Amino acid sequence: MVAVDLVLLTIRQQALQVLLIRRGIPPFLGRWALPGGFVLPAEDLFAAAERELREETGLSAAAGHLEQLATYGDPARDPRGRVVAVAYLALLPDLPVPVAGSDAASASWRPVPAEGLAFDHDRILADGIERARSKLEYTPLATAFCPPSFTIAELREVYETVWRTRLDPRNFHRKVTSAEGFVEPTGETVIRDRGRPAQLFRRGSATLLHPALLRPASSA
Amino acid sequence: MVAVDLVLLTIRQQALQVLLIRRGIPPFLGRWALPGGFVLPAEDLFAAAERELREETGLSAAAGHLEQLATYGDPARDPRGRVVAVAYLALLPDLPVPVAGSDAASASWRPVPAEGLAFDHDRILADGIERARSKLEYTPLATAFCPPSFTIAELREVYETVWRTRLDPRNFHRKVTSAEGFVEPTGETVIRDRGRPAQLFRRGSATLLHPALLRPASSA
DNA sequence: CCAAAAGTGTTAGTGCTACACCCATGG
DNA sequence: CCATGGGTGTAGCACTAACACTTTTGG
Repeated sequence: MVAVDLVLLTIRQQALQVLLIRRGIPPFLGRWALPGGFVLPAEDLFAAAERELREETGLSAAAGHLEQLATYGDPARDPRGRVVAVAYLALLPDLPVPVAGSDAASASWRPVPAEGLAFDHDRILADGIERARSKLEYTPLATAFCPPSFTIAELREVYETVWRTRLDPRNFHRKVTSAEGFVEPTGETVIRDRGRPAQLFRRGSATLLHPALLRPASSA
Repeated sequence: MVAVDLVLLTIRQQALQVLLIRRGIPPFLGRWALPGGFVLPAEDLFAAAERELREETGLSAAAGHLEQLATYGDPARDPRGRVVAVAYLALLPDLPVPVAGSDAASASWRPVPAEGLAFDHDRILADGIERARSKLEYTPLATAFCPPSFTIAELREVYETVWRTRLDPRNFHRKVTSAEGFVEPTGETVIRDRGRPAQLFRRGSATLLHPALLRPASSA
């Protein structure tokens, strides 16, 4: 039996959050778990992950980012029998989307780290967070957490939230705007709070960041 | 059905080579394929990869490096039916080990790139090579291709072979010996060819390279 | 005017590339 | 002695961190 489990990450209320489902049936009755389900007989793995994503959030993969994370196959990971789980990682913007899928009555966004999850989901979640943290360094995927247009300060908040660090706003602005293909100006400006209006940007076309944005050494 | 496929890489005759098996049964009769096999009912995925590695090469994973690569689940990837393949990547030293496992009569090391493989193994091999290339940048895994003790020039040949580049011997020496925990001097020296004797080194204890050894931009 | 946020300029330091140069061996 | 490969020093360049400073808004 092959299943797909999803680590859906977003940023809500200045915190990194993961979509979890409270289990209504044994095993692990009442515990939080990652959303997931079995792969259909003639279904591709990525397609299964997209389907689960749509069922849980109503979002398509194009709105954010979806990639394979790793595969977990400890024979004892599911007490009901042998289930190999292919985990996918998604980075999503904080959309005001009602989490209202078929079986999502008890789904909700929970701040990470979240411990005590069902099955081996603590491990899968930890792997997903670590993957997200390192991908922000050398890819422009931080924009997957943002709406279609965003300010540099909002992009910086993504980094600060995911990495749990403070970054210098001035140096960050320069690095982001000078990295080829990371962001493109839309030409518009907005005032988010008080202070000088900020330019709006959209995602650029690059898939790799050069130069990379390295995390401060303190977190290593 | 869940199978484990292996991308076993080594450096032989100044070239990056992969262990392939010539298929003796349909489908893809007579074509080269990656070694692999089905996961046993109560077997962990990593254990299955280790078992296959041992069967094909007689080597234990400790001699080199073994890690999960990715999982491939296109419903059409195997014409016999649905098989999800969890691919593992191994980096191994060039040991004079007879490739003499159970079904390895037709196994041999082949230079990469190797095209026209059975199933979706072209894609898996390409992914494995790309993973190996990028891992050399930020981890000390190049030492997995080396015997227990080696010279800096031998380590440099690993990088040059895998990256298909030339590196400046002087700068390479400095970077490797100054990166914390990459290599440790054994105190011994050897003369490999003519010229001044070289110091011997063994693997250090670091798992991440700092600073990283970046590939020249030409290959990107 | 003042506070706050956006954005620019400047300086000191780090790591990299390129290459001049010295060291230790075999022939 | 010379050729060959091992290893160190150093100058110029790219990028970075730290922070002074200017710009543009709201109150």
